[in-house]
Amino acid sequence: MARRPLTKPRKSAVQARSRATVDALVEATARILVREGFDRASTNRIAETAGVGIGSLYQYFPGKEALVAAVIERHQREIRQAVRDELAEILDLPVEPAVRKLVALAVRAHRVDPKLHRVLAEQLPHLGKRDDQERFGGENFALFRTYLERHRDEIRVDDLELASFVCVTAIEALTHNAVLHYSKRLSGDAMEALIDEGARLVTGYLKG
Amino acid sequence: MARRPLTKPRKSAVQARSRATVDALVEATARILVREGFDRASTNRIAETAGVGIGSLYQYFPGKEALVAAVIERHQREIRQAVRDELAEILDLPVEPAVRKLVALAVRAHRVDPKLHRVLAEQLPHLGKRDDQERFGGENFALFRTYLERHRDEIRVDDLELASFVCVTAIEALTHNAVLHYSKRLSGDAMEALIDEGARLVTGYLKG
DNA sequence: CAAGAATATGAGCGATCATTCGCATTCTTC
DNA sequence: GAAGAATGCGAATGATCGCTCATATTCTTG
Repeated sequence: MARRPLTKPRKSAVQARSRATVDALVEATARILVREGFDRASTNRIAETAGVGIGSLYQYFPGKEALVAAVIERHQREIRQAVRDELAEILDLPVEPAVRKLVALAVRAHRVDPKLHRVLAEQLPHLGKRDDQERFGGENFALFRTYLERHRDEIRVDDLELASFVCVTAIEALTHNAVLHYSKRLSGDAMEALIDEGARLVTGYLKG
Repeated sequence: MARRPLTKPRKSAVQARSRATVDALVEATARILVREGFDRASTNRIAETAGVGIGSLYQYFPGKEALVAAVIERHQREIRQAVRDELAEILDLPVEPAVRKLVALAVRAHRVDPKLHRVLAEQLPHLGKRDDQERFGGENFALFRTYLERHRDEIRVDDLELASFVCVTAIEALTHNAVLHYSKRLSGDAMEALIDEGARLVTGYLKG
């Protein structure tokens, strides 16, 4: 007889109604992550916050991890959108304006839902194997290395691998800390100054 | 009659036997943190790993948070020990050797039980309010600022607050990432080179 | 060695967790 | 408007959590 009539589709939404349910679940996950932290984000609570039955949650997500992954994906999509096009043109600029634009871009990226970004960066690496350094940072690393290769004659470093590591790490940490930890200690125009300083730090390093 | 004969001392160890119990609990907590991560570190599991009854755990620690705090304290004590005395003499050195020593010192600090350090840095900030930036980083920040003030005439930055933020953030991130994430990608002598690069990055920034 | 203090123990309680499943409701399609 | 598919639901289950407490063992002190 091989009955397979019901149970465990665990698949994706097709009707508008269910798409709304999925959205509500992802949104609720993000809100709870920001307001209560990762460990308080239980599947029961997420469903309740979303105004959705716990059973519905498990129709579309196999578990908490999948919810969080969806939140991450949505966040990264928003960042890519906020940054799109700019990256391409940076590749052809000379070092000084390129670095400055890059730092400004990093700040902008960190300002897309900073609270969520902070939670994702700080509380999640232990969960998904993909942390800031390996996934997101990895992309930036490769990109920056490409830039350095193309502009090799304008800079005074010989180990491009090492230089990429130094620059990407510095820019990432600087913007991350500035936006997520010191946005009060650093006043509004101080943030502008910080972009200058970060650019000067990296430019000076590259140009010897 | 005001009976107070038994129950809830929750106090500290006096006999050698109980001191050993406390040590075993802290050590077990550290091991579990490193090998299984924060959320798998339940009080029951800690007690079991330590070879100690769960009741004994609660005689000396009010909960999981206290255990973790003890681990942090022990770790920081070890770091301070590995770094002691060097900091004092750095204060009187001129910029270039001072920065280089500082970077080397940061690397050494991160090499004290790097796996534990990584767990503490990445998985804990959401728990205790005291994260790397506010507590540990805060100390370094103040210290570095003091150095900059004392050597003001040797450097070309006007906002010492901002400069301290930039330098401490960069050094911390560089050493943290190098030791904890890229220790394989960066070979042994590359680590030496990294210290040079980090020093050059910061020195160049400070001397304009 | 006796008695009381210090220490150790673990079964067990209540809370919360992730997850399932049978059934109710709504949508689509003809 | 009827049938079947898609969607929504939440009580219930079993695992695990933090933590207490009555009791057992070991140490110190006279």
